[in-house]
Amino acid sequence: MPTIYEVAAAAGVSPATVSRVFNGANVSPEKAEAVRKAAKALAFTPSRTARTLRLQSSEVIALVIPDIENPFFTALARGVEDVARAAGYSVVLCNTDEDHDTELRYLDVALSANMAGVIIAAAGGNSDLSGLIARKCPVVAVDRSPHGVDVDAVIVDNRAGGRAATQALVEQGFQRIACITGPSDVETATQRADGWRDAVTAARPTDDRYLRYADFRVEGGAAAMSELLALPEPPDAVFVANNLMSVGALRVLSEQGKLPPATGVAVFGDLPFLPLVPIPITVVHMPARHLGTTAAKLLLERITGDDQPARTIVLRNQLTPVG
Amino acid sequence: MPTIYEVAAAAGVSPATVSRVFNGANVSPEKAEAVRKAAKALAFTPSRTARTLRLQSSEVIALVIPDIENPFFTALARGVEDVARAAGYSVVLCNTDEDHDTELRYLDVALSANMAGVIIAAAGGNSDLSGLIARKCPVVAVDRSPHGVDVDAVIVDNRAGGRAATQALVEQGFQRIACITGPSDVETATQRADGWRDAVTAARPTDDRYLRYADFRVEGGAAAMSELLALPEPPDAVFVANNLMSVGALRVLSEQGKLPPATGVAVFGDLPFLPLVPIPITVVHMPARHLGTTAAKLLLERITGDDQPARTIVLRNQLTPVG
DNA sequence: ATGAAAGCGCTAACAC
DNA sequence: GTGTTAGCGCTTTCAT
Repeated sequence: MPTIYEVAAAAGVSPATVSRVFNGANVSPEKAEAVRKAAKALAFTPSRTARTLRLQSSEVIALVIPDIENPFFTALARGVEDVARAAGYSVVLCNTDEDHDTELRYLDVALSANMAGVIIAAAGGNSDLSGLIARKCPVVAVDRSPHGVDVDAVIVDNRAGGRAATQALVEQGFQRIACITGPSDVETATQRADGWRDAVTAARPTDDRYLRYADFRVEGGAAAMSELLALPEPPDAVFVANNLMSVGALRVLSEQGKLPPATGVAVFGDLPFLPLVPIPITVVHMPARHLGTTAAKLLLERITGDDQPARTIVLRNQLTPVG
Repeated sequence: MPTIYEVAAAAGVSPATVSRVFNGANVSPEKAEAVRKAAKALAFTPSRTARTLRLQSSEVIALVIPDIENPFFTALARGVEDVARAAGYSVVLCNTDEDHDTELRYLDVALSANMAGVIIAAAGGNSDLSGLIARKCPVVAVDRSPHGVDVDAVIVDNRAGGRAATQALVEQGFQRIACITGPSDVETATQRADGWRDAVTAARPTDDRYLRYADFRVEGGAAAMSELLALPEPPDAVFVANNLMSVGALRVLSEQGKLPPATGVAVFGDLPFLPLVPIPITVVHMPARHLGTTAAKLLLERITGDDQPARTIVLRNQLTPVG
């Protein structure tokens, strides 16, 4: 890799002038031209590493997510990317696999690589953002807002969504409505379950035998559904708290010949294949991409020095009735 | 961010000793302990930026993919990640959106950020890997092998897969078998179409009215399917060359009340929701994760100096008959 | 407008 | 075993 020194030599100018050309500073047209020619001839690309070291900051933002195989998070990532790229930033995707140590390691990387900021959908439990905050590294939480930390957040109203979804099942006349939610240490999971409880309690006393904490993954959803169906008095409907688990749950229902409408099903999150299958399911739509674009905009504001108190933005998630 | 100098001062040693402690070189136990204590007290994290500049290489590998919202590529990414992380490397995911300029920009970033290597599923057309190769940056191509470039590649036998899938439709007795494939400048797309042609030609003269080049995306698949069904003599079966397009195609078939078994459908790629829907479809399974792990292993070998001629590894993709 | 030179934080000779 | 020091390639004062 050629350096500015070699370009400078080839163009008959000083390294400083080369740097100026590549940073849009004032340089006489002739010298600028000479530099550009030399640079092209040598296939020179400025070292981001050196630049970052000198500037103590790079134009890269980290997007930390718990599951890269969940289409919700990849859609969110697209949103982040779109606005980040438009602003000249690159996005590096960090998949924590819902693991705390991995998450912490990535946050460390973000810091020690002088990244411009971090957007994080926190892994379960209370994520440790103290390092970032102590170093004043801009952060915005998305989808999940880390417990008791004062950072910008972009979320949806999980409880209201859970309530609305469950309410729909109630109105369809189901009597024993179960809930399959995510890990008990993930905020979005407990909130959605709270929403379920809200709606169910209104009808009859809540029965926690019908509540299952799973893992937000396909197999977890399947296992939970199997357990529920094996109950002495199995549920006649289920609210599933995310997209992936609902695939597992539906698979089990299918295997046992109990697909909707035999069983009532409401899901928090989008199911892209739903139009294909003639199954009546209530869906709470997640504005995944919008969460991403909003978070990215917030982060960019912080990066450019915005210093107002932390904001929390709640995006609407729309209920699509049985269809 | 504290530096080794501050840690050194706090521990009463030289910066070099601090560096040695963090790099496992020989240091007396007492000093090592003092350094560790000081480092912890200051919450010191070594600057990767500085380290990378000094070493002219970082433990980061770039994974360049054309569509982050395609589960095939995210599964592949998981495979890459698993292997890379186990070897102490971080993976940064770069989404090109099937765009050449974006791709080139990311390759530039990889180079100028001193990344250890690149795994690339090339965007359509002939990707320009010359920069990487000139700089001897380790590269391995995955899923798609860039045209006329001598690099390691991990792929599947697209033509054989397309042939087998189509053959299955032939054997089911379909007469007019259409093909919806990807962009004509993407190798995997044309190869899968070639496989289709192989199988169809054996039965009757190929009819290119039944061949559609789409975009490997849901809406492209839907549009192509609509066009095909609007033909004077519409096909009675279709081979769809990737997972996403098949979702679109199936949606259109569903809308027109022509879902399988009324229409024969064979798909190249996995459809996670298939167990849910009682639709008989022939599927050519893609070993997505395996492609990723294999590519990562190859790349790691190259990074550690392996210098043998470029290899191409062809992974088997299994045909799952109608179910 | 341009060049000289210092320094971002780290590692690796090289001395001792 | 440990300290001193010279860079890695860039940006940016400070002179001129």
